[in-house]
Amino acid sequence: MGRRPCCEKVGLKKGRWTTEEDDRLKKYILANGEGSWRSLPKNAGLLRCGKSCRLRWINYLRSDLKRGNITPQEEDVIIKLHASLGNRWSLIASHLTGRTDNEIKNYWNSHLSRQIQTFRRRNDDVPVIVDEAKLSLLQRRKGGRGRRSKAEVEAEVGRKILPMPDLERESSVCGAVDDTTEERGSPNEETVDDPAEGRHDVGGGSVSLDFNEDVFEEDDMSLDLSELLTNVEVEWNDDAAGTCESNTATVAVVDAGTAEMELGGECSSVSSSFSLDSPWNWESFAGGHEWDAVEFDAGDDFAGGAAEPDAVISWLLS
DNA sequence: AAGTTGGTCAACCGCATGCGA
DNA sequence: ATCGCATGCGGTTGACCAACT
Repeated sequence: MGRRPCCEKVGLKKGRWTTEEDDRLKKYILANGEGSWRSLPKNAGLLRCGKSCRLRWINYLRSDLKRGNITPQEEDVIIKLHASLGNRWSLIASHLTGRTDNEIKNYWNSHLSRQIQTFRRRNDDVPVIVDEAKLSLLQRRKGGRGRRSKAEVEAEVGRKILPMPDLERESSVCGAVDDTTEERGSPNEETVDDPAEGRHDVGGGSVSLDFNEDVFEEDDMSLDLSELLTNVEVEWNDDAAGTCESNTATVAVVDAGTAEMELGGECSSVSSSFSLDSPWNWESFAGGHEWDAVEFDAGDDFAGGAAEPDAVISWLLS
């Protein structure tokens, strides 16, 4: 004996909804409220399965739905939450007002997953940096039963997981910039001109690094190294940039130890690269910044696995 | 102009989960 | 503790459309 179907399928309509059906469903729900999906089609005079009615209402007819394209801000939230939660679309959707899980799932599958896959292929060996609390959260099984090993989580993420470094240390700059694409000198030999600004001159030209403050100040318990690097902005002096109209660029990770800087906009003739002495040495990236202490106390809320996902998400987005 | 291909998105399906009896 | 029902969730499918050949 098989499972009883959710509704009697014989004679039921499938496929696209007509405007007449939409009207019927909308009127009925506005008059009687949501719920009782099984009996709804009969009461509303619809030849549809209750599940189909529910889906149509939730994904299309609800008045609080937001229409139009996903904004860059929303995309940012989706990427961030997906990195932490995986394919838990409804949970992600609950943090985007007016968006449905189906919409976000579709957007992910058609727009974002390919971009990220491509990016990851270039950075297969770039680990994710995760602190104890976050790892503990990731190890929780769906439904809260038992825990997964770190290796299982790594397999799911497709990346190695590295422990979070001590962020409270003051860092020193290392890194070399070379405008001939050839690395020049040892990164560790560089000196910090102004640690508070994260700037320093490097041999071969007066190129200065301006690290993205927002990235470094983020109270995030999971900082993806590649994300961090792609957000680094590089600034250089006009005389060094030559014909460039813009003097900022985005840095893309080439491999674990090297980031390649390509000049965008009108810049076509100059290409630069810089190396970081040790891929997972946070001092390499801190660029003279004094790290703010992470305010989140991992042990209190999350390490024990007691926190609700909602609390984690709010915190991640704050 | 007709056929093909690829992307997008609405909708379906099966399984999981929660809850009351 | 178990069962059955209702609902929720995520993976998958297929219709539609635009771009391309």
